[in-house]
Amino acid sequence: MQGPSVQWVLMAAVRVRFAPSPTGYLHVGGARTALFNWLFARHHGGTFILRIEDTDRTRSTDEAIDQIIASLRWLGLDWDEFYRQTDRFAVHRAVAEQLLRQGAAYEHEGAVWFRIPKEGATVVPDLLAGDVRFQHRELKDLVILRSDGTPTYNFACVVDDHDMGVTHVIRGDEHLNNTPKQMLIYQALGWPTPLFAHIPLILGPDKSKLSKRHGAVSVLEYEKRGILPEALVNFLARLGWSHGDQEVFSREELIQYFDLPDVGKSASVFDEAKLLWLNHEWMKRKPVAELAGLVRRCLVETGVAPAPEVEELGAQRLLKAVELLRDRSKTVVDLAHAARFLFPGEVEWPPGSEELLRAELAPAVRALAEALGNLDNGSAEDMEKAVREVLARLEIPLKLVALPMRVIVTGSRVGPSLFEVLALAGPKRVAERLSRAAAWLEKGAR
RNA sequence: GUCCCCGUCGUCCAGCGGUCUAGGAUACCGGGCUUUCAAUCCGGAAACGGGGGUUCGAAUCCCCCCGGGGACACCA
Repeated sequence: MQGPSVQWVLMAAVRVRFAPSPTGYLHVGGARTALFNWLFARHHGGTFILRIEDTDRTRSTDEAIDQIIASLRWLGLDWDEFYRQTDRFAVHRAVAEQLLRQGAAYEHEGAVWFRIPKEGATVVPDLLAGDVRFQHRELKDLVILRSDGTPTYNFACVVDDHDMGVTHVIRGDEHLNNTPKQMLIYQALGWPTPLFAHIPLILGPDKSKLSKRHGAVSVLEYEKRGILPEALVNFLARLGWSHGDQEVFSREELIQYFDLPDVGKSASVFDEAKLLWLNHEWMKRKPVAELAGLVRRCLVETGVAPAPEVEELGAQRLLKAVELLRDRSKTVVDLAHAARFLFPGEVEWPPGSEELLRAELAPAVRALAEALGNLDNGSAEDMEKAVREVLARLEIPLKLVALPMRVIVTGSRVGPSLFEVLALAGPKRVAERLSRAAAWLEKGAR
């Protein structure tokens, strides 16, 4: 008599929940648990519940709740119902009373303990791990109500999952050991047990459970680093779940394909390199205008350029820059930094540029500065024409000056087509930087 | 230590008894294209933890070992 029959469950509407404890930011492990629950609910047309497990009042904070909510919103995981466990203490106490009256629980040192049978075993019919047997003698009686009257996790969880009609408990593997205790409580109360699916953990590069010491693990941290939510969702989904050989999934595809049988059983290592690759993929797929919006904000936030300068740049030019730069940027932050040369002020030459910027380049650079400065609004084509004319006159091959020019104008040896870059920076800025460099070269460089 | 889970390229996955000379992705290496870097295209190196079974046949099923991880709170 363990829970509802399979038939009944298949017919019932799916109800799942994500139940974080607000003791810190939402990390990627929790985010994936939330994502799997959310996808499962959306795939089956069910309900996704967000329940804040704040029974430990000493460790729970409102800031953490805000952070978790902000993280889920950013990821695009919307919930249909919301609860806070602390709002339900009265219910928890009433159920504890009932257990007490039944003799299934007893008081000791002010706390209420649930009694675990001495004999026998409980089998957890896990959807992923299969039947897992726990001998009762391995389990210890557990506190369900602390001496201050607040409920503990294993108890509140059972009461709430039952009251909220949760059909599938999808949670991290670290909870598998708690499950027999929870099942025993369900049984003592005469309640049907939900279905359980314990998903494997996410590990750090050292193969231990992912934690702060592995570096960036907070969801919001990834946002700050210029990761797209589409990419993080895609990446997290592929950690432990797959659909054939497909790697890139839109949110819609994920909802369409996701289901529990395709979830693996082994823990997986969080691989930043692959996240970055996926991020790049999503940067390429995102509508330019949307990406440009993110870049605009990032430009200011990362201090690449103050807001007025970004405004002055204009939407068209920003769009064009994003279009050209996104192919060579892994993150939005990367892109913003690569766009530095679009703004006023000097650009810093990369180390080792002295070898590139040799004094004999001075006449050419001077000539180019003058020619390009005379253009009033150069397109890439105009720029190219002007540059080639000057070089033809001086009989200097483009190859000789292309890299130096690029460095002088952008402060980088790499980037989009030289002429596109010149057009993007604009004749005025190009001329300024070239003549400054020419002066420096004329003084004999160094 | 006890209990539980897991074990295919460095990493993420495919594989669900024969079609596997083990496939894809990423990362890495080499090449093409290009004024550079990307993008893109071509190519390369790279794995079934070990040992027993079962079977005509095992990466796929069973057992043992080894290895990794998780849980052992009046935390969740």
